[in-house]
Amino acid sequence: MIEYSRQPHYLVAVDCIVFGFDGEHLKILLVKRGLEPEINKWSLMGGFVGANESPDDAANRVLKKMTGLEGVYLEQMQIYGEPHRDPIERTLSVGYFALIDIHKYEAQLNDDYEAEWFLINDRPKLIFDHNQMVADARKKLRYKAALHPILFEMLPKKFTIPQLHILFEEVNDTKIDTRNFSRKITSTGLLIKLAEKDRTGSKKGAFYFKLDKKKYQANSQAFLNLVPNLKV
Amino acid sequence: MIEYSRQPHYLVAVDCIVFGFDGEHLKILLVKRGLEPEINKWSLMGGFVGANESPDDAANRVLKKMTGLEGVYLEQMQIYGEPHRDPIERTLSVGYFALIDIHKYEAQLNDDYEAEWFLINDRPKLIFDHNQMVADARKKLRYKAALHPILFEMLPKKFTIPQLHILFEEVNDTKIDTRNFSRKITSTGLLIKLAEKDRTGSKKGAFYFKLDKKKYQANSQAFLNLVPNLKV
DNA sequence: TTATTAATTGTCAAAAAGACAATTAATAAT
DNA sequence: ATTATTAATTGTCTTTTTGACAATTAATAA
Repeated sequence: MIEYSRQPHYLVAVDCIVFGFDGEHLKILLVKRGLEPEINKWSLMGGFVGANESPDDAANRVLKKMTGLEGVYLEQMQIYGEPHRDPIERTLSVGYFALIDIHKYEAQLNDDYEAEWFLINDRPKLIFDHNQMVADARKKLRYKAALHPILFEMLPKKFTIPQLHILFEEVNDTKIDTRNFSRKITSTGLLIKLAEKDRTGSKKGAFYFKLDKKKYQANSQAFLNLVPNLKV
Repeated sequence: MIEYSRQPHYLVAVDCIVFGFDGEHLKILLVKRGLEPEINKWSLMGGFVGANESPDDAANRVLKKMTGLEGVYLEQMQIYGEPHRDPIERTLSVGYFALIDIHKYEAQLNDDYEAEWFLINDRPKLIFDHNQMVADARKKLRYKAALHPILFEMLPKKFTIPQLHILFEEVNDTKIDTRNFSRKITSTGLLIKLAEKDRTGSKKGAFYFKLDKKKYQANSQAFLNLVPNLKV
């Protein structure tokens, strides 16, 4: 009979793929690893799961510690558990992806950790299987964002339709017709038009919108169809 | 600086929610637990992740051992890692859901493990957080099946539209109009009509269909809309 | 006043979805 | 042989959604 005591024990970690949007491009936040092996190489934000916390707790703790942000959108992706993924000792890692407002981060930048934003398409090679994690996270982000209104998590409280439009194009790596996009996004009823305009981008200026939070929370599980000709 | 050696180590397990369909109802396969604590109580099929296998490997091994089946549809769900979910020792468990053809199973039933099929809506209380796992698996099955053609995995190679119809109604716990369902399911192009009829269910008999495997594999990632008025 | 630039809005046809019930193919009963 | 019965199969119509298309508007700069 199998007993607990005979079984091998492993380290368990979390790794977070942190997505942000600078108004033009999708970015991810990377850090220089602070411990051996592979010290000073670029890696995802991560850490070990402590004795009195769940993996979700650990991911939130790591994000708080390295970005100063609390309550960010965080979603469990999958577990990475190939026996030799960490060369020192067997470590299983729970992958998470996080969506944050890049501007909130900048205000609280923490220099203790050498963290840096990279364009998603122009990032350094990462340690271990972190490159695979990023690829998986991108795929999952695309999947989720096509069906659920989660990309707002990467925008400021006030945002414009053109901003949202570019974000959708970035995430899906495709062109989306402005007229159809505008129609769809407004028909969700999730947006509230403000009187103010953003005048930084053009002469005419673009109206700001904000999320209808009640509807957002009520509809966060609803299926949308915001990306045309969707294939995953 | 954090070092590996200082970090706590944990047991890592897998637990599988095995779904089947008897032609009328959705069922799950449970086993009587063979080790303390909670020995002889009903639980999910599970086991510890061995030193030379990934969690995916472990889940496949457990399924093979307890059902005799290989290559079953298996999908990672999430990790369950509350610190005290296992009262003996900290154990994190990776939850999987599996879809199997209940008839294939019966042919290879393994009595070494006291395994039994239960109606999904009339099952015994399970140990630890396994009840939560079943609830999560059901939700995820519903989500996935609404968008991707995975329920075929629970049917024999030859099946009828009425069978498929009942299965969709069971999974989604809702009535679905036969005419609209038939139109949608045939319009996917995934079904090939056979000359033979299933005469066990009615006087008229229902034509058998089989999956177009090439299209199935090519379209397994495609989005469908097989459930009306979808809300998740 | 006109040119320029980006934001905003509109139309139409095709496709998909949803609501609805009649017809058909077989067997069982008379 | 005819009729009754039962479940499988198929059809129509309307509404909604989608996708493909470009003209108009609001502001500033020339």
